[in-house]
Amino acid sequence: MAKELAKSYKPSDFEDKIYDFWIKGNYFHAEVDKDKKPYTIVMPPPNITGQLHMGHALDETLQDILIRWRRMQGYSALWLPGTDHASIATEAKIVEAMRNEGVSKEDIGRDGFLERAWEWKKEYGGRITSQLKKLGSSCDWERERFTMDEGCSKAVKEVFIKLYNKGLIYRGERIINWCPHCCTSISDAEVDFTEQDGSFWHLRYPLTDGSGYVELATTRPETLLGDTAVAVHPDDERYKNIIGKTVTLPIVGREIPVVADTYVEMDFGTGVVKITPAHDPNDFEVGLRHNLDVINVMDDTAHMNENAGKYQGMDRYECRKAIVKDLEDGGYLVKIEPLKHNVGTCYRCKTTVEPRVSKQWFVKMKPLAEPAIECVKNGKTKIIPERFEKVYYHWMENIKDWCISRQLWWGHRIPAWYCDDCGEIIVAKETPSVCPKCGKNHLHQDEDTLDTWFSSALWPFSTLGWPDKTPELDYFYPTDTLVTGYDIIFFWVARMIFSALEQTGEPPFKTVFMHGIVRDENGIKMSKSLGNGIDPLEVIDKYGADALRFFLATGNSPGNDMRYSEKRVEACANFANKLWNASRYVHMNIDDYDVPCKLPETLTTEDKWIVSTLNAVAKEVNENLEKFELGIAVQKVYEFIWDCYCDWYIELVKARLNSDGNDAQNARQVLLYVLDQILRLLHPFMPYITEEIWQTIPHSGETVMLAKYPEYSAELDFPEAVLEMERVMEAIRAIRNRRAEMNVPPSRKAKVYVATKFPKTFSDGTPFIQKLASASEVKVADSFELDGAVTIVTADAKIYIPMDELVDKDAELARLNKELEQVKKRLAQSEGKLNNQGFVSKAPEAVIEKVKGQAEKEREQITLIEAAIEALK
RNA sequence: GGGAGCAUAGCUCAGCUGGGAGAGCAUCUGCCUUACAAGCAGAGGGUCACAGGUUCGAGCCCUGUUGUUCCCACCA
Repeated sequence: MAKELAKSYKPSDFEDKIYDFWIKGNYFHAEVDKDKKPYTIVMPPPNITGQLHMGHALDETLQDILIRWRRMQGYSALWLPGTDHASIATEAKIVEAMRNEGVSKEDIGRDGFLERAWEWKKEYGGRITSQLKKLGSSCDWERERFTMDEGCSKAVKEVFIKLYNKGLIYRGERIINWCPHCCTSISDAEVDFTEQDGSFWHLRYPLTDGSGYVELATTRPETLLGDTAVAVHPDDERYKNIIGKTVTLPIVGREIPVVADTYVEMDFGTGVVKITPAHDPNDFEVGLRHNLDVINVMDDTAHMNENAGKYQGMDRYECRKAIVKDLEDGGYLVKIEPLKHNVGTCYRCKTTVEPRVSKQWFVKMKPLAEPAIECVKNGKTKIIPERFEKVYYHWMENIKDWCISRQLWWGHRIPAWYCDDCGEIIVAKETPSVCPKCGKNHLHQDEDTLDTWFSSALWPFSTLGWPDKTPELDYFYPTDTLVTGYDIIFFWVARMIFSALEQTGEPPFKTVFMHGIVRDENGIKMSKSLGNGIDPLEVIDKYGADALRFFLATGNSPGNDMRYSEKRVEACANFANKLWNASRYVHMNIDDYDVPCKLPETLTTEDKWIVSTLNAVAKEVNENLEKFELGIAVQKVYEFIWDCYCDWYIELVKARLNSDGNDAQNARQVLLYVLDQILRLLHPFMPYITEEIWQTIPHSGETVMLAKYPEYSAELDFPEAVLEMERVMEAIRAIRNRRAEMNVPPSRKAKVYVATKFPKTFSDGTPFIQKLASASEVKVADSFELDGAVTIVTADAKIYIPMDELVDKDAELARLNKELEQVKKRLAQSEGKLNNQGFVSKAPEAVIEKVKGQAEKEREQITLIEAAIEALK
């Protein structure tokens, strides 16, 4: 490790080196340690196909801040990383790559395809994790997992079988969402609805008895081929007489009934609905109620099938055109209205979903949802910010059964076998050799795999060894905090909660800490198709990981979206640079001396002030972090470092450092001590720079990562010193302010007379006033009689600066009058409160006292300013 | 149709349980003061969307309105 600091802050010079140092030290590794309290975060596993984007960067940063903070607090802090096989997304990518080579899935078969998929995983699975490392993520890589590794697969089988045996997983023919592009079923949560311009075709279906026509409207005329009824509302007077009659389906010629069902809305369209149970979820329900036939008219790729007669082989949209034409020719088309409506699309490929009746596996949700709702209601799992609890409840309370089978190859194959002889279904961990029912051995396994979220749902406990009773599971589970975006509450968070409760009897985590998404500079969601994504790796190259992390942690509150802003990242890098330079200054002053990193026996007022302020900041930062107010915490650290340490303390001690003896040595010690504390305080947010600097200053321990996080200590509270220092600082600010207003350059020194009731405070502060307020000389007394001096009034002092030759008397008079006005206004406010009976009788004592104090000071100031005005005249 | 978020300085956003409006950037002024010009010292700039209400006191709590973003549902 470096012993000294480079002249300028260049994060790229040391970030990778520091990461290697941490890895070599094995500092990220967490062990079961009964002497320590556990703190656990499991990482939301990125897709193996994924590339690091800003969303990951935010998610990772927040987790790393929490885990580093807890680790420094002495917890056995485990951050468990891993990746997700992402069945549908990965399979789609591989299929696409194969298509470019002219190879199809069927060409190479299931085994060949899986072989290829695993190769893909080997090649790209590591890419995302190596990118995560660039951010400084301190995860326990030894425990890295993959949703399809042996342990996770074991957990998946275990859960499937348990749920099946309990009757909570079943196989059945239901209407499901089908993606004709991915050629698989998808769950309700995987359907995105997008508003599209469509048409509303008004059609006439003739009554079979020849007594007329029924007019109805549809957005999907091609489904006519699968119609098995026409429905009207039972109370609709217009159609009461036709209920029970039949109509003849145009083109097809099928005779279908007119049924009455309250699902129909009388006010919409013509009040008549064609019913296609095989291709619409609502129609499917109507079909069940009226015992209607289900006629599927499309195949896997949404082309018309053998039930479509002459339209067989056409794509669904071609067929639509053809049917509309035929309807028009046959006189069945009444009119076409334009209509905006929502169309379900596949969340992966955006293809319009085709609702379809099909045999699939489902998880029965009602019994699982109830404890999951209870778990959040009774606070066993807390969601931050709280408002997302409502979203969660709403979804859980209205949940439908979860379609978990996918017609894909990449994923966990469903552990079910079918007997070709007797039809028995066998659900088992291992491949059965014979049918337990008929004893024959003609068995074949279900071809389908499970929804990728089925395995992610088990992530918090499958990664810790479940279903085995491992020491890790015992110690680290339930996990503490789940950090994730609000966009996957349904996909993931909700499913982890009910899965964990069902399988482990405990909630998977105590707190869900939700963040928003990172938008581009214009507030638009970053997306591949828009090409407006910002690559975190490029930002890191330019500004450093610390700056990016700091940006992501600052100025945003839980659950809210944020905008990327290069300017702000730059500002964060400037902050790092500031710390870098302050550290260089400390080095300049300690390198030739033996300076221990601890507080000296005696402390001056300014020492006490900085130590006490640091103490208060440490207290607040810990409190904010406890409450997941990371943005507020980081702001406080920033202000302390820049405003208190750099802008004030370093300046305050400069003179002492040049003196000889104990005083200088003490100053060095405090300077170093506070820097050390600063580095610890900041470390979770900016891990690299803090480590790089820490390694160059005197310290004990191997790494700042494992140094104790600063915390409040009553012994380090010096309220009187803080008060005294603040008085002097206020005077310095007031003098600077006035000089700046009068455009007096710092090089022009002036005498300063301080009339005050606190002579000792200001006598002690004389060197500071000299240095920081450009005073040539400072005199302190009860009062002064001076003519023609500029007068500055602070709460605790009246300050005169004789600079007649520089001052425009009229301007000074005007300024004093303006100030007088302002103070009078404030006094009026204070007195208003104090004269208000309601305030005096109802406000808390402390508040009243505070206002009384303010009024008192304001009155004094008015007297002083008035005297100054008199003197000028 | 149901629900949620947001509306605060020119811009982007903080503002914790109600007790004298903040930051960064931008603008303006003056400074190379021996860590830092990626800096230092200052300044200007806000009816906290609007209208009511609760309260001694409201950016914060309640009701409504407007604008805006999002989520859920899915009327064929």
